[in-house]
Amino acid sequence: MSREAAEGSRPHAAVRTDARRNRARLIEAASALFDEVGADAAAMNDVARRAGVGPGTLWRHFPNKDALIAEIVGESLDGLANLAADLLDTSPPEPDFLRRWVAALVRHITRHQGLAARFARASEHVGSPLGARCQAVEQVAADLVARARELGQVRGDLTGAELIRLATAVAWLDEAATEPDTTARLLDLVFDGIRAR
Amino acid sequence: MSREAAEGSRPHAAVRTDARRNRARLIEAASALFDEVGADAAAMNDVARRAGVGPGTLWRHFPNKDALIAEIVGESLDGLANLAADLLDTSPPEPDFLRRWVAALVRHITRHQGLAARFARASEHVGSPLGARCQAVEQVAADLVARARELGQVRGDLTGAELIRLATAVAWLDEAATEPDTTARLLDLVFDGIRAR
DNA sequence: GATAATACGGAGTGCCGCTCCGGTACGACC
DNA sequence: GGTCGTACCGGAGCGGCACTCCGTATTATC
Repeated sequence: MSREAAEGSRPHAAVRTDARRNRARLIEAASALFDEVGADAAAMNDVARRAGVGPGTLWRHFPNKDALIAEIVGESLDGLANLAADLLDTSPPEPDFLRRWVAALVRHITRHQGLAARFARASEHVGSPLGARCQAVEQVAADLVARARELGQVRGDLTGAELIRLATAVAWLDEAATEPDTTARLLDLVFDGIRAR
Repeated sequence: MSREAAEGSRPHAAVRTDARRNRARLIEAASALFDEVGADAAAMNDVARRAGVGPGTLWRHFPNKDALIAEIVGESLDGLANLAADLLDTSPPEPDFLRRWVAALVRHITRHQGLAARFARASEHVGSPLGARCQAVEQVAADLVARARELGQVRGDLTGAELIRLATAVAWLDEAATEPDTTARLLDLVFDGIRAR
């Protein structure tokens, strides 16, 4: 990564090294903690303690919990966009590429407990990093749906946003319900509902 | 313990009138508050204050928040069971009776913000009033699905539990997402997924 | 090395679901 | 109607949460 060229535009800029170091530590600690106990159960104070940093520092770097979560999940959201690009580039297209992508989306949401609800509210976060990234995911979902429609795989009136909503709902069920492994079955039902007829 | 004889001699343990009165007040206050702000946002202390009762009293009558919610939503859950019975009794059956019932279920869950998550976890509440009532709803759902299957309206492998899960997921989306009125559309998609083919 | 800008740390705030216990008032029995 | 045991009440209090404030330590600049 090259030195930020826009430094000249800011008179007293230059992020201090300790600030950058602490930010990295916080992200690492949060990422680990989210993996262990889920985003919902992870307490902000615990994230700070694990990073060896005071709570105040955590809150200065991330104005609220959603912002921290956005930072953590942002990368794998980008991964979803990349996967979509790969699937769209493959020719001939895999027969069930849409299903593969939705399954990946569900896995991503399910990975951290409590993500589904925040994901569903992402449209509120307009302007935030999470909001922007969710919009990117919506865009690739629309592209995937368009491609699947061209191939006659899904009904003509399905939108990318609807697909994401359905996937989010299934993911939410997976983390909310106690019965194990209903996800695949529910996805089957959903895909029967959206396929071309 | 051989104390049963002594307690048995006291006829019917006589619930004190103030206890009964306070319980009624609590249920009324909770019902009103849930209608206004939703079950999630309603604080237990507020329920108690509104009922003109100390917090301790509230917690003695209902050991946790879910128990209070169970009491409040119990009646309309019973209503769902009754609606199912009516739909099953009608002959000839309404062409889309299953859809009508699911829509009612979704409306019921959606009415109070935060109910969907608790509903999805209902199977944990085995033995509780809410758990029992949810099981009753699952039973009528199974009956409805069986009838719809006889009529060739839904696919043969659909279970009542799956139907409820799908309905819960749609209801959750309705309360979690910001976009208005996606519910009917998503139900359309779901019903296309579960219908006979 | 002095100085000002900047970030740090952690005590503090308000709210949550929930608990505990001293005191109150209810209802049974005489 | 009086008295008495006790079921019930009220509310202070607990631990944990997301989040804030401000005195202090660290950093970059000269």
